[in-house]
Parts: sequence; C-alpha cells; structure tokens
Amino acid sequence: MNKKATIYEVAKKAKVSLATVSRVLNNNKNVSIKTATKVKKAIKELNYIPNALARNLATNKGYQIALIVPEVSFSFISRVISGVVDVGLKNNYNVVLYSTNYGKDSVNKIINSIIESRIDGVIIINSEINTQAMAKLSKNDIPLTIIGTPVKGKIRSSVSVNYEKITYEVIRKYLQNNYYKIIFIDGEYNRFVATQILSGIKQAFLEDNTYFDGYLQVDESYSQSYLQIYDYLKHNKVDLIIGARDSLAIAALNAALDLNIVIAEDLDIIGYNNTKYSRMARPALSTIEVPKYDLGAKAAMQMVKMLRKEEIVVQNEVLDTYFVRRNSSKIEV
Amino acid sequence: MNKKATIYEVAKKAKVSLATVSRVLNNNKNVSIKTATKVKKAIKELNYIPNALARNLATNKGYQIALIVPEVSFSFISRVISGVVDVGLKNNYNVVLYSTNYGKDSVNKIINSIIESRIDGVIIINSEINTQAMAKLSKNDIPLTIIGTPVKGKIRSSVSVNYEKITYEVIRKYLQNNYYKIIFIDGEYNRFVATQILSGIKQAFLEDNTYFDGYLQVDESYSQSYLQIYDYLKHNKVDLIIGARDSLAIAALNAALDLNIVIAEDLDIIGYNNTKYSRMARPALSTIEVPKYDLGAKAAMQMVKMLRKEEIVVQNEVLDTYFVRRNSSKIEV
DNA sequence: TTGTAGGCGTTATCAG
DNA sequence: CTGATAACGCCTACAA
Repeated sequence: MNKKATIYEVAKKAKVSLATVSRVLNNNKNVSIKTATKVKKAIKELNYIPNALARNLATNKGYQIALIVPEVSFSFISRVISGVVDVGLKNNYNVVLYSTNYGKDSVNKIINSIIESRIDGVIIINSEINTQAMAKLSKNDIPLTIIGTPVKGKIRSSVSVNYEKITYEVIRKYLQNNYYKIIFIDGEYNRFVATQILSGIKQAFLEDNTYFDGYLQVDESYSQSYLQIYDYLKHNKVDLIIGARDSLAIAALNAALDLNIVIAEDLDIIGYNNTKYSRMARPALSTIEVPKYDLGAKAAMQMVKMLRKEEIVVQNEVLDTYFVRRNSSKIEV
Repeated sequence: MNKKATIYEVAKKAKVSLATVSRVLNNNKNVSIKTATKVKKAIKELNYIPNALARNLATNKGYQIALIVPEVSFSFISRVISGVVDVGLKNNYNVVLYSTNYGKDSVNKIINSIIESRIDGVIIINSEINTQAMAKLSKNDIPLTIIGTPVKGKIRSSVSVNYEKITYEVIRKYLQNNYYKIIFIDGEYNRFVATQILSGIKQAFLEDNTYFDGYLQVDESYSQSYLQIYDYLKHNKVDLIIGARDSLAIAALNAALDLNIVIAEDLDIIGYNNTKYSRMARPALSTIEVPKYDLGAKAAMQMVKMLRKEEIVVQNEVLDTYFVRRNSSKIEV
C-alpha cells in the first residue's frame, strides 16, 4: 500500500465525477443517497484516505493551531497544554507546539515559521510576546489568543486568571489579623504573574495605610532559592510568606522547617497554582487554586470560534480562582 | 497586507521565471549570483513569504512530526516534550502534539488523523500503541520511534532506559544487606515501566534464591495511594519501599512519617525519575535518575535521520540511568 | 544558467 | 443532483 488512492480513482471506481466524491467527503447535502452509498463503498474498497495537504492548499487553511509555551516547563503548563490539545483535536485542529527556548529573537523566528506554515491561529502562554510579533500576526490575519494576560484588539482574545484580586483578598485578610511582616518570594520567570501578585499585595497595604517592603527575589533553582530563603529567615522575623509558585513556597517551607520555625503558628506559608505537589508537601501547602486545564481548554475554544466565524470574536475571559487552606497556614481567608 | 505575494509576483518583479525564484528559495546552486541577488531583492520588497501548504503538496511532505503522549501528564513528560520540540524545530520540523485522552480507540483515531495529515513521522511515548496501529503506520511508510520500549522492525526505532537493569542492581544491593521485606508500589498507568521494574526485582530475588511477594498496586490519586500505603505500613514491617514514580514514593514517605517510622533507619524509600520534587520532599527522596529531556531529544534526532535518509536507519538507543541517594534511604548502591 | 510546462490532490464555481 | 474545469502555489524534469 505504498501508493495511496486519490479522489480520482475513487471517482472512477464509483463511476461518478470527482466533484461528486468531494461532495460526499464533505457531507454536502446535494448528493442522492444512492450515489453517496456507491461512493462510500468505493472509498472503503480502495482504502482511500483524503490528502490533507491538497485540501489545505485548496482551502488555504492548515487546520492547525500553534501553541507557544515559555522555555521553562512549570509543572502547571502541562495541564494547560492538555486543555489546548484536547479541545483542539476535538474540533479537528492539530496543535503544533513551539517553545521559546533559544535566545530572545526566538519568538520572532517562531512567528515567521508560523506564518510560513499557514497556521490558522496561535495561542501563547503568558505573553512573552512582544508587540512587534503581535503586529506581524495581525497583519497576516492570524488570530491570537493569550493565556494569562487580558488583552484587547481585533483578532485577539484572552483567557486569564485575576491574580491581583485573589492576592489582594488574601493579603487584606492577613493584615486584618495583624500579620504585617509579609514576604513575597519571586523567581525570575513569569514576570507577568509576579507583577499582578505584587500589585494585589500593594493594594491591600495601601488600603491599610502601610507600606509593603517585603519583595524578595530568589534564584529559580531549588537549592539556591532554598539557601537564600533560609538565610533571610535566619535574620528576619516573618509572619507570612507568599511564593509566586508552589515550588517556591515549598522551598520556604523547608527552610523554615530546618530553622525550627513552627509553621502555621509562627509563620504562614502560601503558594500559587495548587500543583499536585502542594498536597504532598509536609505540612501540606496552602495555595491559590488556578484552573490550569481550563485555561488551555477555554483558550482553544475561543480560538476555534474565531477560526470558524467570519465575524471576529473578541473575548476576554477571566476564570475563577480561590484560596485553598491546608496545613501551612493558620488564617482562614 | 491581506493578500500575500506569490512566487509569480516575485518572478515578475525580478524579471525572471518562477523556476528561478524557486531555485533561490531552495538554495539551488545553479543560479548566478547576480540573478540571485535580484530575486532576493524582489522577495524583500514584496515581503514575500513562501506558502508551506503549496510546497507540502508539491513535495508530498508536511515537515511535521507527531508526538503522542499518554493521557496522564506525569511530571517528567514535559521534559520529554521539550526535548522533542527543541530538536524538531531546530531541524525544521514542526511537532504536532496528540494525547491519548479519549477512550481506548483513541490511538487508532490519532493514527488515522496522522495519516490523513500526511505527517512525516511519529514519536510515541511509552508505547500504549498497539500492533495494529503500528502496522497501519508502516503500511503507510510512516516511520515510528518509540520512547520507552526497545523495538525492532523496519521504519522503526526507539530510545529507552533500562529500568530492569538499574532496578536489579539496586535490589541486589539491598538483598545483600539483608533487606528482605521489599515492597514495590505501583500505580495504574505506565504498565510498561512497571513490568520492567518488576522484572528487575524478581531477577535479583531469583539470584538470591528467595521469592518476591511485595507487589502493591495502589490508586493513582495521591490521597488514595497515601491511605492504602498507610494502611499497609500499619500492619506490616517493611525494609524497603520502591515506588514506580517519585510521586508514589513520596506518598509512601508521608505515610511512613505519619506512622512515626524512622526513614532511612527503619525503612528505606526510593522513587523513580528524579523529578524536581524528589529534592523538595522531606526527607529528600532517593531516586533513579532518568534522562528525561534526552529521551525526547534523541528520539527526535533519530526521527529526523530517518526522515532525511532514504536508507532506513533502525536504531535502538538505551540511555544511561543511575541511582541518586538522598536522605530517604540508607544503603549506598 | 534559465525558462517552459506538467503535476501534486483537493475544493469551488459554473453550467447542465 | 451531477459533471467539467479552473484554481490553489509551488516543485521539477526537460529543454533551451
């Protein structure tokens, strides 16, 4: 079966024109049941499989969605990917995966490749995308949906989570309980989320007429961040640590443990994303739930919509998030 | 810029034939430098971007590699994906991601979609692929490389890790140290790896003329597996627990901790894969290092090779693995 | 070194 | 409801 049957051969075998075959292939109603079955029989017999390459050229569509993920594989990203792939596939779109791995101009390279591949739409996680790249996409009429950052603009939609709001609520509660020495531990990646969190913290402090000065940036590697936090905790009394990701919070957890600080008594610790490992930490980590899978799934849905309709659907979806208290914190939010 | 320039317009602008344009596009040497620059200039001016769809049809190649990952996102899979994507992209192949999410026949559906899409090659992780699907691929001359399972066959290669061997070595060492009550905690997924591990264990026991009866299968969910292990540990004295994945081992770790069992003294615990969270566990988890990224990268390299050469390259690469002792175990291997 | 012409396998637009 | 026939944009012998 080296040679694949073409639509012509099916037509010949069924004794109809190739146009008719094409019609039954595309479920066009204007075909009599009789000829349709005849054609289907021929398809079966010839083991005919349509050639997507040819269809793509004829329709000028590739039925592909590009998914661009940041270079670092945070644990929650795999869930997002699952969401995108599931929904994409279910709607007959293949998803092509790109990662922004090499240098700074990589996004531009990727965008070029996307345009050349005639990929129909692109979904990008946590916008490391620059305005230039976005302009290039829209110039080529390629719709874009961004996961993480709410954006406006035609041919552009987004699905995100409001880190700022939930953070504000959590911090406010802590301030009300007289937890004032609050530290926000941030890594190096994912600036966007960090900015939002920071903004939420500051807002709560502002409302309390106090000043936030607890920003602590650490290395991304576990061993380094652990050491830096350990060092900080050794010299400073802290009421609450909030880590930009669960893994950062766990580093803090371990550092505190090793300093014999009583967690949830002398010190509350909270992470973000409700990673599966937050439950495994000892004590189990309090965290902010983020609907990882849904971020991906909804993004893909938006994209499919944009791709299907002529009218451009601009949409900025904000998904729900909430605080999950476990054993690493005392205050109920 | 709604309308994209075609090769014809470039040709007209450069006052050459489209064949010549095609040649410079493909770096064909048979073009004089002079006309080449002329053509390049026209390309720049027209902002011409070749249409991959058309090229694909003409060459009957899609420059795409399919990557099929199992339904469950184990933490290590994202590293494997990174490896595949990096190497694929670097060699001008897009990687299309599929996941075996829906029901049992999903693999077959995916395979059909792959054939229809004229995807050049497929890489699959930890072979949940059935022989029927494999046959279908080779019937369509689509090369396959499997990550996890060594396989033979034309148009087929693999890259894997020898779980059996490393397991054998570890267990042997433990038996030599008179650790006889050994429990292997297995989940439900990834039967292939589990089988290999089990085989390694049995081999070591066989050599010791003893009988292994410590197989314990638990739920995949953390909370369930924790409970089941807790219950087991409560009623049984155990010397060594080996978990099929780090997360399973961590569940055991926590259960033992809660039963006041002294880890690395009364009980050794070991996981697999050297996940980043194994370092974060308290105590830090001993584990088997598996080159996750390289599994993906090498697989993509093999695939690219197969795709490039006419001669079929069959290769079964086995990557190195080793034991990493941390604080959850006492015995040095 | 360059140009001509046919082909890749579909879809889509007409007539009939 | 069905059948010709022209795109779709590029590649590639074959000629010149």
